[in-house]
Amino acid sequence: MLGQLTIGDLGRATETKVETIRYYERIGLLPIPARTAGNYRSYDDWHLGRLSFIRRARNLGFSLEQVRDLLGLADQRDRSCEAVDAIARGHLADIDRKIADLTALRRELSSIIGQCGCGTIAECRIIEALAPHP
Amino acid sequence: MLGQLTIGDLGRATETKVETIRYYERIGLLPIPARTAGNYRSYDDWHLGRLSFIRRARNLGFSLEQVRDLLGLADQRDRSCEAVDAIARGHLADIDRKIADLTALRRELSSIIGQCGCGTIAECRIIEALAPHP
DNA sequence: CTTGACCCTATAGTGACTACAGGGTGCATA
DNA sequence: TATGCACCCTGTAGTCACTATAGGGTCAAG
Repeated sequence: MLGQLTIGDLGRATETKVETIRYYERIGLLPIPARTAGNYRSYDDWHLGRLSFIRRARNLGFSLEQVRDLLGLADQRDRSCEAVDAIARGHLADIDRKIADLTALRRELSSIIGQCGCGTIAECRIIEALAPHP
Repeated sequence: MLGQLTIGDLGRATETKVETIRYYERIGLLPIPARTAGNYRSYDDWHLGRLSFIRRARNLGFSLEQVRDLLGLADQRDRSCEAVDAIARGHLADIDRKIADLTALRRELSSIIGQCGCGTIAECRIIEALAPHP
């Protein structure tokens, strides 16, 4: 399977919308492919690999900027992977912070909802919790 | 404290940037205030209450659209608060989904990071996990 | 009378896409 | 050969919830 791929093929192979692929090209994340006589983008397996990498990293929640850095590092095969490790650990710390924030939020919202006796709005505990009542 | 407030006063009182207040006005979330002779916005305690409500709801993670709905409901004092409850419970479900997603992500990323022996990029497990290797 | 803190409008930028509008290409079928 | 249809192209604007900037006006203190 070393054939040429259209943008639609690439999209199906990586579960990426065609517009997203063109967007990645526009921001310089995915290299510019060759064109057919009819001006269609023509991709090969190397492009497929690149896009797969990008999508896997995105699915793990890395930002496009982090993906850009990871791609740059992935190409320097004999460098130490410290920098890669640092990006990944930084991202893990971000995720931990988000989970902690959401968990605190969940606790608060859940306690507010628990107090709602479901009468009229005038006596609604949820509205009361949001309205200023000092 | 029934005085008139400038937009800066309002911002300080609610920890909201001045630009954000103007943005809320522009999208019709915060009612248009009176103006002074010098064309400054002039707010009163009612505006302060509205903005406090908005900020509390935002801090609990409600979207601006949800806040808009909650504000509309808050004004109908003798309606049943079922709709309020539904919005809040829907949001709680969103939060639960996000926490679950992030937790799964965290587990996966953490296991990838755990495998990194920190040698060169060529043998880096993190890059390997991202690169296509079938 | 000047300084500086505040205010005004209008517009554009962020991230990561997504959705048109208005066309061109390529291939199978009638 | 025509025609239909799925696909491709570019360019632009929209999403969410702000944030930032440019280029000005207002107001009170010193």
